[in-house]
Amino acid sequence: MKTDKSNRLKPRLPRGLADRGGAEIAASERMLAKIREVYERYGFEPMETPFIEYTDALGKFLPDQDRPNEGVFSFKDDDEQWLSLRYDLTAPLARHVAEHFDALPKPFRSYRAGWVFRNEKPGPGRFRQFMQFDADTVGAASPAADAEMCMMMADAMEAVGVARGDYVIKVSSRKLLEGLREVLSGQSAIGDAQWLGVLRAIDKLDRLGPNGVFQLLTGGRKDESGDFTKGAGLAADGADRVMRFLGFCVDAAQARAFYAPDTSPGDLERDNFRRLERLEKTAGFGPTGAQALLDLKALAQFARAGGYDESRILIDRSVVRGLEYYTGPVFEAELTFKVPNEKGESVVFGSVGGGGRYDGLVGRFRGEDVPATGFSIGVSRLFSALKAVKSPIVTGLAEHGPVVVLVMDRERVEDYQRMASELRSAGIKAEMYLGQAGMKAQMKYADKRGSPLVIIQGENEKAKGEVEIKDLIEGARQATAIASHEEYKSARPAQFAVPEAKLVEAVHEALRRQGKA
RNA sequence: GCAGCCGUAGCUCAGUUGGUUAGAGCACCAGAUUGUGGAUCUGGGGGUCGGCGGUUCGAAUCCACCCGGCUGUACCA
Repeated sequence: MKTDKSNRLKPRLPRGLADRGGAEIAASERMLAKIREVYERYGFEPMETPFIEYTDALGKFLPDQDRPNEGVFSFKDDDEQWLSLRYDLTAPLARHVAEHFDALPKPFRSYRAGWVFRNEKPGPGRFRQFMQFDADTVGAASPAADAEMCMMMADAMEAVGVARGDYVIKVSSRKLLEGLREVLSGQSAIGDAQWLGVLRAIDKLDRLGPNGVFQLLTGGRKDESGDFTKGAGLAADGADRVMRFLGFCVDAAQARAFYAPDTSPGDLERDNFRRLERLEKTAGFGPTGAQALLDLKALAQFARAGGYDESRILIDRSVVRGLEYYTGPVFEAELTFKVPNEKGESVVFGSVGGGGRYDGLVGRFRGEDVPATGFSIGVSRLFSALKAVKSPIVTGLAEHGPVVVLVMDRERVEDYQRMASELRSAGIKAEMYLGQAGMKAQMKYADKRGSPLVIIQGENEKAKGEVEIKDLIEGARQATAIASHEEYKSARPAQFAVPEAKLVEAVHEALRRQGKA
């Protein structure tokens, strides 16, 4: 069918979405399998939910009429109810647990990998459909459950080939920040909206640096394109208090920056318990903060008892994480090795996953809070990290292609089909060439498919009751030494004949020589 | 969402002050080689110059709007 060019359909993908090829799928499956092994070993069981949920079950508000798809992809069911594509795996899990609460063993320990969707501006490494790999424990209030999450995340990192020392699980607590708010409110009340602004400012520490954060805590900040961001509106002494909580003090020199990292001995201490002591002394918390310190201390003790030292699980008060539903400890898996960015600068790879305690999420469906903790790995981000460190899990060669049976004589396709079937019955990946092209093109096809071998049986071989087997890998190697085409043609490198009856045996043997069977 | 930069073949890019039929390299297809993936040579296919309007005798080139990409920023449950 020929269509007029002017109305021909354009093949194109909406922005922020991507197709995946065989090599990437295989590598990603290997990675997921390693993570799955770790989760299973900890006693978690698989559980999945669908891509679509009622919008209200996902935890936010109904889409508004003007912009129904802001952030989340939404549409109306035929009964006028709003449905949405899930944007994480935690809210659907909470829905599932609440729905089957009485039937589930508690604590309920489950894991799942799945696609999630966010209708946001995509960028390099940021898609509108991406995969997360979650594990959650619902019904356990003990910090032991949180500690276990951190340990499991650390194990998962090592299982996929991130060396110890190349990652760290950073831990803080939403309650620490709440304690800070209590102290600040002692001077002047801080409303929810203003507090949200403070949290957002803190969250930008890694990107904007201490002085950028200070600006956002107070009046506001102008970025390099001249755009102005309104600040949280704290008074200078309040903002100073926040900065000191984050581990910064006024730069004595005041040369270029107002704030510099606090380099007092306690702050450089790589010991979770001393870090907590110092935090208690310098920050000055209200009752909620005091509780957070107890939680974190317990978590640190569990980690130490499990043999996970500060090179793997480290208390770090600058971790903020998702601002909405976390209620206690929060964690972040950070890769600490450096990679070149687009500008050629060397930067740490950064976060590949995170999580925390969300005691209120299941409770939205019930009368009471249900304690829960979990974490999520950003699969594609971890995947690109593994490529950066050349983990064997993702750099391993792609699966080889099928043995291709060439169609030399169109009258005899049944014979070729039978050969392919024989090879398959023997467990060998094989196919008969299904296109229309001649032999040369068939060879090119086999080459492109990554075939280890092709099977050739034209008139000559048939007459002798033989088949030719050509080793494409060895052939390519030999070809580099051949300059003229005449020689190349007559040499027929890496090719040999076997009796027709010995086809399967000979193919097995040839694959073995290649180390592929 | 806001701001800046950018859109020419599948890819990387040329294209003069606005002036014939818009080019190159790589990739792709075919032939040289009635039956051999490489190399070489020859030939071929592929473009509504992101889209739609406007200015002009004439637009890839100038203008307006739209779409897409990149960067920064905002948002990120």
